[in-house]
Amino acid sequence: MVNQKPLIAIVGPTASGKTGLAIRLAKKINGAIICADSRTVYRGMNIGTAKPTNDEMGGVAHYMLDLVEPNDAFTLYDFQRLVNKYIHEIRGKGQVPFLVGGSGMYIDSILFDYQLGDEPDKLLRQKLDKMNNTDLLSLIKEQHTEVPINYDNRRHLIRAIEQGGVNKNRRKSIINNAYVVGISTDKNVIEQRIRDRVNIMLDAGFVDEVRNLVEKYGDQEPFRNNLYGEVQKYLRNELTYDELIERMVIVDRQLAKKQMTWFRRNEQIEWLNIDAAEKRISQILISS
RNA sequence: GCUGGGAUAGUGAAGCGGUCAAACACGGCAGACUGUAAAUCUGCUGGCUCAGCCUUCGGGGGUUCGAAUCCCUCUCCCAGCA
Repeated sequence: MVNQKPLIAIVGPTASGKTGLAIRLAKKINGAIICADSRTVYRGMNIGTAKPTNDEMGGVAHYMLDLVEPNDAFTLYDFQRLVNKYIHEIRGKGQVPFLVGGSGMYIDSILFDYQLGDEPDKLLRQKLDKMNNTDLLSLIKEQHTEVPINYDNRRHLIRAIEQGGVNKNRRKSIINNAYVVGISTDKNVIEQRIRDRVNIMLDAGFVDEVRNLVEKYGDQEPFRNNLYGEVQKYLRNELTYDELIERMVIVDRQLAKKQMTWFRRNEQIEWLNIDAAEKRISQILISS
């Protein structure tokens, strides 16, 4: 592995154009795309996740899409394990792996090589799920395990109990032979792109997609919130069609904002506009 | 044209003489977060020279020690009658 290709991570908020950019680059320099997205792993969640269509992929290999059913558990651990495997495989073929997506924690699990422990005990999890926050906190104190910073966040409480503390193995810098480029975007531009995309999704049959998913799987977490959640409200007649459009715009804007909050933690992201990003990545790949 | 109802911060909406810069929700801003993360959770959200002060509750005028809250009047909306 003398001449191993670098890992190119392309991050950015939803609707920033990272997918399109990655496909262009991958075509140009023989790359493969790994989708770093917590929702496109689910089969059937296509329109609302802006999952690239076969047409859009243009023959570029895409990994991590359609891995599980929406009612299957899919965690950070699964993501990390598979992505690392695919990075290895892609490099083995002499191709450049592009890690592209907007799921900050998932991306960091690769870039910062999170050391995740053993799989949590399912029975314990079931038991903890039934407890309220107060009891979870008492249990943590009883066990003298470290109380998480967000002690109002029950997920963190549950995790603290499962791992007997808080995992603090955060590396200071990203792994070797990797570059992270962030697609910087003007807020107003994103707003407009989101709005346009909402209409495109709706025209493409997004409402039917959600209806079918709910019929088939019930109300699963992957489609409880965000775009999917709003359509569910519409299906329950809690929103008019016009209200649905506005809510979808709001909820997607909020997603973009939350994504940015996560990305700001990583000081090694090179923020560039889409054209500059394309040049920069091409330059990295030529010199490596 | 008459009769009722209403106009409250970015929006919706409480408040109906003092404890109101004004509940709550939404929206917005900022943040935390290593196992469902597009999750979950936290703080802020009139202005300022910020433990205090100033300007707000459609406009104007009154009553009162004191008004978003009472009275008069004007403007605009909604409903019923013409």
